Amino acid sequence: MTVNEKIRAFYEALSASYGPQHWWPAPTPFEVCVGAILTQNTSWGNVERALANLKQAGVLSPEALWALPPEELAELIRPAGYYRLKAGRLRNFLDLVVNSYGGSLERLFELPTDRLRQEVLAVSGIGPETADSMLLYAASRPVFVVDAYTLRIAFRHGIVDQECDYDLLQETFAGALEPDVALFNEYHGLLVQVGKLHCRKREPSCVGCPLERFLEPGEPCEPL
DNA sequence: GACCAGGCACATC
DNA sequence: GATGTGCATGGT
Repeated sequence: MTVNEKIRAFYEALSASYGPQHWWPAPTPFEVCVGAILTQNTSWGNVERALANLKQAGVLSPEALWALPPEELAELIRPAGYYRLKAGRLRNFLDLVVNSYGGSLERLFELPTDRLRQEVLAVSGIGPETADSMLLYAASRPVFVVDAYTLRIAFRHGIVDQECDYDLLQETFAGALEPDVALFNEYHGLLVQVGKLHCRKREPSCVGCPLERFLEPGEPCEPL
């Protein structure tokens, strides 16, 4: 089985096992962007509390968030962890939206995909995964999002080596698939799902994993 | 109580 | 260029 065949087969197997993930069925693209920053190295449950606080305070818009004193912003997003750090990162992003695009995410999202990715990546605190999450889940661009789970799974199945960087991992998956927003959306959600259940750092368990039949015989799932 | 979660920037060698 | 470290809450 070639690498490309594996990547396509994984999707079929995961989709058959888990079904639609409805990932990030966000109320608004702006909320997706805020959530993308808040979820950095943080479980989604904590992010939801922070988002609920922002909604409750009525500040879930670029202008309102930007107008908020940084300490108050930090306090509202506290449940998401790294709250001082993330308040700064959010403000860096808001600075772009408010002061370069008139507070309009729609205007920012008028940029062609490559240009948009550069613009968002240039914000301090937004790395490749956060940027691509915004592009795929908020701006509906066919950009494949990869994460720590993707690397663990791909490495375990001999698709890439352990030191594979973000761009190569992304190219490997995207290159095997049709560039389709709905497909990329679903595939990333499925990888996180199987990762959570079977490819955590601790206690990886391949038993019952939909991808188990694709494993090369040998070493157990390696913590990465 | 240790370990982990849908990362990223920065310091240091 | 590679490796290490700070950031912080809440769940297992």
